[in-house]
Amino acid sequence: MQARKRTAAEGMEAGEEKTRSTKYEAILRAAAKVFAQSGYFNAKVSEVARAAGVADGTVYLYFKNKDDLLTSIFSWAMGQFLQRARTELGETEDSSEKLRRFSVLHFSQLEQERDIAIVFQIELRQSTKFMEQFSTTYLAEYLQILREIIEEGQEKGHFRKELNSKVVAKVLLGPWTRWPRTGY
Amino acid sequence: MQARKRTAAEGMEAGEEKTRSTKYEAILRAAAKVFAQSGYFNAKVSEVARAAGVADGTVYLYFKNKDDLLTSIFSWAMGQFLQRARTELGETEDSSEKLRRFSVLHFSQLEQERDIAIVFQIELRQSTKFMEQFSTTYLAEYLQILREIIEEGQEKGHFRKELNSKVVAKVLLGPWTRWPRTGY
Amino acid sequence: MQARKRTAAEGMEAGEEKTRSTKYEAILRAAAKVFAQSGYFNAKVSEVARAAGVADGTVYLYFKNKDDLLTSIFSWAMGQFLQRARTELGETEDSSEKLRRFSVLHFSQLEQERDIAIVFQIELRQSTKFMEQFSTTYLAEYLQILREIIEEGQEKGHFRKELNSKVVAKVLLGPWTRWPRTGY
Amino acid sequence: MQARKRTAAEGMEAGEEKTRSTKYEAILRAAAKVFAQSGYFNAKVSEVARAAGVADGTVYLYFKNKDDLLTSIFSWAMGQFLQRARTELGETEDSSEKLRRFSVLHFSQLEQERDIAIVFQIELRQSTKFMEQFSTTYLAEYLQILREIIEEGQEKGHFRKELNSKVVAKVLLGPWTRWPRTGY
DNA sequence: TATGAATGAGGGTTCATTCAT
DNA sequence: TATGAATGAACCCTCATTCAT
Repeated sequence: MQARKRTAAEGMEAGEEKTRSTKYEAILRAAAKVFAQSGYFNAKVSEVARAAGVADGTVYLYFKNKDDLLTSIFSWAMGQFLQRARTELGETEDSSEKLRRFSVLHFSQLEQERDIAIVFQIELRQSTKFMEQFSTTYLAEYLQILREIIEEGQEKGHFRKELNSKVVAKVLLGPWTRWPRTGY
Repeated sequence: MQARKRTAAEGMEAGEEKTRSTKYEAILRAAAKVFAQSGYFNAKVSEVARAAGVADGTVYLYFKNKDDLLTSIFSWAMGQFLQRARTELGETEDSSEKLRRFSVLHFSQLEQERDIAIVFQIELRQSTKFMEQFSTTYLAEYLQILREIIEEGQEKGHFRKELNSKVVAKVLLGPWTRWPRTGY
Repeated sequence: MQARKRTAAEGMEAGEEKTRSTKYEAILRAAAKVFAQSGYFNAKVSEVARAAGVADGTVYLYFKNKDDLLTSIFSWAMGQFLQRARTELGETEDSSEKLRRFSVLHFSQLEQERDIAIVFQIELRQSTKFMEQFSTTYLAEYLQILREIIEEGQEKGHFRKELNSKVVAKVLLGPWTRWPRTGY
Repeated sequence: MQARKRTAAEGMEAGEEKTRSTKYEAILRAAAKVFAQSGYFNAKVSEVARAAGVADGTVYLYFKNKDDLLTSIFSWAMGQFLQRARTELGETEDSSEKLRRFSVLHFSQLEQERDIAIVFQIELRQSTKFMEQFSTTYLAEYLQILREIIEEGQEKGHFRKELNSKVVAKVLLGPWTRWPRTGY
């Protein structure tokens, strides 16, 4: 789904995969901004392009289509979150601290990326298609990390046995947890 | 904006006033169904018409435009709910019973009208415009009824003083409570 | 073209062909009024019906379609004019008086029937189709009457020989004389 | 509202600036042709596009809507006429010559641009809206030029004092002079 | 890579016309 | 004759996507 043609990736050097392609990111952020403002369906690709400071056609060099733009926002945001989470969690052995850091990171991300948070909350539920695709990949990993923290903490006796990772997830993910099918 | 004429109700037999759909209602339900399935923006008016078993143009005899179709779903559902609520609440003097009935009615409505419930949850937050219009009319009345029940019960000593009607509303309305401005 | 279904003409008695069918005339006048106001293309048949105080469907009992409505306005107006002209001209032998009466009748008709006059001037030239049909029938007769008056007057020595019926026609019919093809 | 970009004029060769149509002009001429043939209301935008050899959507890159297409025909034609008139009038000092040139230009324009002339005559009076907009801008300037020529000629003693610029205007503009408000 | 003019499929909406009553 | 609800063909316009430069 990612679909960002890398035809020009020849210049890409090792170790800079994440930081490169500022235009990719610029378009993504512009899309988030515009989608947050007008809603996905009302938003025009040309608006996104203008907000990103590129030509309309350029959007299609980095994204397959409008849909991909939306999908990529989620993937990108979740990817960033998960990467940071893994990094931060590796810095401590204490389960409580891990849970705390995970939570803080979760909310600070949402705060820092207002547009993305809005798009998450509003647009994600639009389409079951999106949700299903999303929940089987990034969301699954999100939950997995959480589960690991909690189970580890329970084994070490830091958390009560009754603590349920699903409940914790609900507290964190909040309202947009109620997508169809996954149902927890 | 509402239904205009009822002359076509000629075939209406005694005892089926409730189940027999007027054309207005038929189109409304069809719209809810189609919107629930495809989402408002992906849905085509012609699909709604087909689902309602009428010609495309007929939709516009009963609704101003596609937007009005969505708005009317909410108004109609809330109107029905509020009417039934007032009726049922009038049948008892007991505050606890009132609260119970109100809650049961709330959830049974959502259950019986799956499509509308889905559209409510998914599409309503789309547009701030919708939400604002909606929250100042029907939602306001919904909250008002709830507040009256609770205050009455508190005066009679049936409910604890700390019981907060806003919290009760949140329990009932759940996730889609986060409309702009009202904010609680 | 006339096309006014006479299915209900059984009740029509001899001698009242012209005065009967007040509804036909009512619709015709309403059409002239609405067309004059909004222009033929912007006018809606339902507007005409409302202005005439009848139901939409009723219009189609008297006229084949919207086009026929426009055509009939001209036919009817010209028919009335020509009939009156013949009547009035028969009342005198004097050519000058005939010409005077013809002219007075011409302008007083236009004055009395403002709406029709406007429709004449504005809508008639719309369509070559209209014009051709019109100019070969009613207009031809109009010109014929005028020519007869003038030639008769010239024979009697009341008008100068150089007097040209075409010029006279132009003075009377004015600007809307320049339709394609007839060219005089 | 006018043409936006000219980057597509790449194929433009020297010496054909006048005859080579920009896309804006091509669409305008196509519109005039189609409108002249079918009348504004019967004409379809897709016909105009086809006649201009562009896609339907392209029309909307150069014109706001179908209405704008009609308006622009007038503005463009009058703009061209006025520009040429000013140029030609600047080449002579003789008032009679000026008046002659103005008249010749007037009629030769109408002759060369048959379609536009027809649209002028037929469609312009359709809408009071059009006429008012038109008569307060381009037409006003047209009359102004004429007035200046005549007054100048009268001062120099080349024209009789009784010569009335309004009468001259009527002779040139002919039947379509009867717009609302200006009234002469 | 980048551009943005051009494309054209698609859909909301209107309204002349029909037809069952 | 009269009604007016219902029909559905037709058309304007938008905008995601392409492609020549």
